[in-house]
Amino acid sequence: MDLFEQGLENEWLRQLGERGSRLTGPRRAIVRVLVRSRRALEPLELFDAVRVEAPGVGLVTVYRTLEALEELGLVQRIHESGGCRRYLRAPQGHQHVLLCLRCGQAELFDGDDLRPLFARVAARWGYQIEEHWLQLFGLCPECQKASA
Amino acid sequence: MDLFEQGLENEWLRQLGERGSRLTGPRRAIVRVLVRSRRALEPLELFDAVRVEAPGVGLVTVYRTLEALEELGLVQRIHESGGCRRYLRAPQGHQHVLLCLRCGQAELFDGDDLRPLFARVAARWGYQIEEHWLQLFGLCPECQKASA
DNA sequence: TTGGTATTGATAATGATTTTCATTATCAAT
DNA sequence: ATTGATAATGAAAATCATTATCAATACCAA
Repeated sequence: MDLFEQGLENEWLRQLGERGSRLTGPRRAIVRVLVRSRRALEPLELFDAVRVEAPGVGLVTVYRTLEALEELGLVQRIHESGGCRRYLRAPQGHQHVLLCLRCGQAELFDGDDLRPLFARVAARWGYQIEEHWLQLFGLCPECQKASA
Repeated sequence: MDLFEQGLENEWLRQLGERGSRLTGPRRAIVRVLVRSRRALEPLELFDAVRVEAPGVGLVTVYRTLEALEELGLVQRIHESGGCRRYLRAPQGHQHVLLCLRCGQAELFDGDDLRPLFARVAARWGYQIEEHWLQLFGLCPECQKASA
């Protein structure tokens, strides 16, 4: 049992509870899978994974729970050129995503301090900048080996 | 008539032709609207705009033409938290997108040279980096005024 | 233990995108 | 200019992911 993931699981459940949500069986199972996954998962993949341990859970509940977790900022949607339907455990603080194009494995990294760049861009166009995304795509070590 | 946009329109049609596509009325109309739009457009918005000038064009043709233009790299999909269905005239060379959260107005800017950052990330995780996205979101000057 | 109510899963509905297919339009070769 | 092979079109139907509906159930404060 991974202590970090165990702690994260409890923390997510705590935040859900604090928000006024009930800690039901389906929610516990969904959180459990999400916290432990190092891949970004589509709702249907998540559904399948959850049903291994909790066979009764419905797809709709998966969608609803993802929505709640996204509102809490515990999970984030991953954007890819082929579609944007995968979700990943959200980064702590302001981190960025590095995604394997082949297997969907995700890593998080701290960006440089990009604020000077933002300030220049904001000044240049008169925009008030609210948000930014930086995402890198590539091949993870395993997929590099596999394709060599 | 804007000479730059006129030139861009001809260039897109040329590239479509070179690729083996026929230069049909519907395609000309769709290209014309896309080249002139400074906003990122959803397929349905594009459809509506095209039908002002070319009433007979079907929505399916809009989808098909967007697909062809995306393959040619002339148009790019814009990613937003609320969904990822808008398309924008693609940047020249390697530029990044600055998008107004309210009205969808888009600007393109040259990024700093981010390669040192990529090199560090690649080394740290053993990834082979293929692609990157940097996107900024904010309020354009007009929308700032409107909300003040 | 109980009761009020949030949550659930099955089903149906929705909405965007794709596929199908008969008709039409383009354009290279006359 | 005409022709003809075939790419492209638009209408309609199909598909797919996501969302809404609703009666039954499970949670949890009292």
